[in-house]
Amino acid sequence: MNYKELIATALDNALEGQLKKETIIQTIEKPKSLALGDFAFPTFPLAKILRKAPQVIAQEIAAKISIKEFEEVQAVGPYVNFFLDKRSYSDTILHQILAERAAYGNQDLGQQGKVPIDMSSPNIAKPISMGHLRSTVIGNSIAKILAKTNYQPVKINHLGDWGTQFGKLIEAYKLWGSEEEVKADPINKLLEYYVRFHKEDVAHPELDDEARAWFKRLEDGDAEAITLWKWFRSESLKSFMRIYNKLGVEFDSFNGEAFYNDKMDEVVTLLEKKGLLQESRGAQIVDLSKYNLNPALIKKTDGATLYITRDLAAAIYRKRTYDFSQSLYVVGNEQTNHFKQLKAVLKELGEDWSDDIHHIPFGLITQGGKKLSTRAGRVILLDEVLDDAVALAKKQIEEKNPQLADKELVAKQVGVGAVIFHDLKNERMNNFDFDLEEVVRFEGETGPYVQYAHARAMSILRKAAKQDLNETKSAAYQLNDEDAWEVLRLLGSFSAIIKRAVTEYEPSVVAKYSLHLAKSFNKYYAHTKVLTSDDQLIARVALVKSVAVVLKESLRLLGVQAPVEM
RNA sequence: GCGCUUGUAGCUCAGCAGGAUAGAGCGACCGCCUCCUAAGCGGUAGGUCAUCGGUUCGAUUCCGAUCAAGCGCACCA
Repeated sequence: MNYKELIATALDNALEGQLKKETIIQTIEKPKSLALGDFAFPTFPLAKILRKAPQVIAQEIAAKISIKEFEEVQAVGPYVNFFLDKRSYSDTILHQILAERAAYGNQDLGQQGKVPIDMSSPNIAKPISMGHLRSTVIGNSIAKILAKTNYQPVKINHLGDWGTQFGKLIEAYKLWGSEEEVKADPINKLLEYYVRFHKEDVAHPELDDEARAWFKRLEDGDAEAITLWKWFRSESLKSFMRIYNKLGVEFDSFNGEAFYNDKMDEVVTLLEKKGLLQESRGAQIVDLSKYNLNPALIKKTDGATLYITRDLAAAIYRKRTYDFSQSLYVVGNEQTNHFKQLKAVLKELGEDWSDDIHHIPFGLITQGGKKLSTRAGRVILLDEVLDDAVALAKKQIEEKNPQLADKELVAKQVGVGAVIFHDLKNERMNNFDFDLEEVVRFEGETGPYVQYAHARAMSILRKAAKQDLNETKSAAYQLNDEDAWEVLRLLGSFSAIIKRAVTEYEPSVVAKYSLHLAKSFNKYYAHTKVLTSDDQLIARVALVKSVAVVLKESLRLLGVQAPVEM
């Protein structure tokens, strides 16, 4: 039901063509306070035209208007305020949610269009840090929201599994490593070798030559080099998978940098053919000065390719493979320029679909105000953060609900949920300084707060199930009290929230919504006893059930579990 | 120096396409468990919306300048 449209039609009639209907629709707004109704029409713009005081105009309009769906149309100062008929709105929305369940809020914005999402993308032989968490959970949530709006997301983990660092890694392993060590603790050991290499090559620059030689052998397909590389890659991947399992994130593709090795020549040839390649300071570049961008470095002085060459190959490959309607890159804000260059080069190549490529940037995580850096030892290991969070959740359960059945499982859901939610609740672009206590907080505006509201709703529903409260299609869900109204309004705005979240690629919109809904529901059941026998009992149960459905669905879209009890 | 992003309560942040007394959470102080799990609910205190201009009947919101912070600025990704 489009209420704005209804109001606009009524206003249009009342105003007898003084304003265009489109203008009227744009002018209609939502009042800040529920006491001022559900929709409002400010009369300021009419004051000039009609040469009357806005207050007078508001009163004249209000007197003329009556709409079935609204119980009251009232002039308050210069505004005409519209109050929805609570009983009928309540009845409509609750029936709709209970009929559609998890599909409530679904809409067809994408028409099945495929959307590859470049996300997470950790480097082999390096641990997954909090920085990767952002890309992973933001990408994961966007994928779910896209699916809800009828796109087909393709989650691609563009692994950092190639490059000169593998030469260093192989050399370091040959010098100081052992198979047993790596098997026992792959990431940490590999990282250790890598770090040691960087320490020792200061005094022994010949190590760099050895590393270069190893990487050359790797590129040339030397059997030993390839075997080691594959092994490092698979061991690293195994430990990454442990973390992805904890987070509940799955991927559709692990095609990383190495996958595009044999696909870069074509890009270079293409650029040459189009006459876009120039030599500059010994390197091959594409000039982008007409885009007001730095030149794109395609080949180094030594002929080796670079990041952007690989990304060009990947972009083209994805277009061919998926014929995408959009292609997303969930990558930190600091790489904005790179993606501008990427799109510009594709544009120069005449690939008009470059406009469908969107960089989804996000803010930086710092610690003590400083940028995280593996080399400076400022790393926050995601695995440890998750474990800490789960341990803390476990402790909370022991304190607050010691007789809970599935303590371990719920502790995982709550602990991990807190970490994910914390990352998604604010706008992507905000930077944040890492604070473990802040991340694993369970009170206030947090994931567990939303989970708790859901668990409480489920608890009420379990009790209700023991009574015989059959919901039927003919049942009247006509609630009209103030606390219920806040909840109902929020339930009704779910679709609009999903739409905004997907067009802005902004999971925080859903996260904020879930907090608002949880808050209004907490308030509701704190002040209204649901399970008392009166003529609105069934309607209240329907409200609780609807809240549970929408809260669970909101959390699902964020990649957060919703335990039924906690 | 140039470019991008950001500047709202002590702290962390909302405020959707400009509109009615600027909202939450945390922290502080004060209340509420014979009542569906107190991971909850209620109340008090706390803001010249960085600064200065401009557009408008009206600007926290749009535009410009200034100041401050973060990030980036060719052979890393």
